Amino acid sequence: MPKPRQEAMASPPATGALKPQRRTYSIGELSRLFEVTPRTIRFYEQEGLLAPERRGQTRIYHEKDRVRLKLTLRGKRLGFTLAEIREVIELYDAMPDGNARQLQRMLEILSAKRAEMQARLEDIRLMQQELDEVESRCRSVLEQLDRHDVT
Amino acid sequence: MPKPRQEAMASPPATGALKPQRRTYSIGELSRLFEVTPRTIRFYEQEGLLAPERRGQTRIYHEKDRVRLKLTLRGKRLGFTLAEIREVIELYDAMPDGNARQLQRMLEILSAKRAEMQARLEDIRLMQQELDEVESRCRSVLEQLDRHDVT
DNA sequence: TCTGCACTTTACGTTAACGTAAACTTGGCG
DNA sequence: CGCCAAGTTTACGTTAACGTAAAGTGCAGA
Repeated sequence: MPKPRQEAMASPPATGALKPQRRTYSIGELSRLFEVTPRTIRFYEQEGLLAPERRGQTRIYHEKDRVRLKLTLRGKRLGFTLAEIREVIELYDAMPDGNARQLQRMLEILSAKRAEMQARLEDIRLMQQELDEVESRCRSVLEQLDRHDVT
Repeated sequence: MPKPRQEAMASPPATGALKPQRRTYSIGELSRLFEVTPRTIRFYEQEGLLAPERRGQTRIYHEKDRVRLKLTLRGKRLGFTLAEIREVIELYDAMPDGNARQLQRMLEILSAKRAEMQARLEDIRLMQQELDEVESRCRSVLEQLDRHDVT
């Protein structure tokens, strides 16, 4: 299904600075970086997952947006819906101005998400077991074939 | 999103036998067991994921079908499409009559799936890290609020 | 100035994975 | 027998997550 494991390393042009380079991206750059279409990126904005700056009519994406997009795609790979992902992302930066009630609610949601992650981990473990079993059955059948061929 | 972590333990009526009880299920039983609708089960059949026996017009599900359904739902939780799941399931029992070529192909697919699982594991790990960070930020904010309130 | 390219908005189309409704059998049981 | 609950088929509806096409904007270079 999705191949692009990490951003495709668009070679940083030898700017020897530290991390926060205050870089910006066009929609095209970002789309190439993550191997998604511009349309997808605009759709995510429409769904409240991104909120790029505007210079006139065109969108300007900062590091924050890049991180959000990364989180979004990761979430998708784990089978979350965009709505669910937005929920987490909204937590992510609606933090500083949160009152105690909001924050408590956040902790609950976080706990739920954590449980989900644990469940998914278990799913993966079981799935890997199945793969192991199928492979070993597969290999044993192959072995039988070999013996019969050679003997 | 999905809650039902395991089949809802439809109390086995004290039949003290071993595992292969040769039990069968109606579509209703199966649907309650996994908390999906009958419609979903029929749809999975239509998509080639299940192939229940027929007694007249009505479907009879055996252990094999139950296992397949379980695998299917697990796959779904991991974000696989039904088509992808069918691919694995077809491997699963098209084994005995496989020629060497087929079996080699299987091993390739298995390897690919295994890689996918690894990738997903990494995604989960990263996602858990994010959750940790958000939670710790969250807690520190809460602490600040407390101090300010009390002081 | 014209051209081309990257970006924009608007809007309709598409696919997967079911939901929902209608109309029809079928096996028990009071 | 009559009826109900659980099963069936057929078919149209719905939602999420984009794809795709049309038509316009803005600007750098020949």
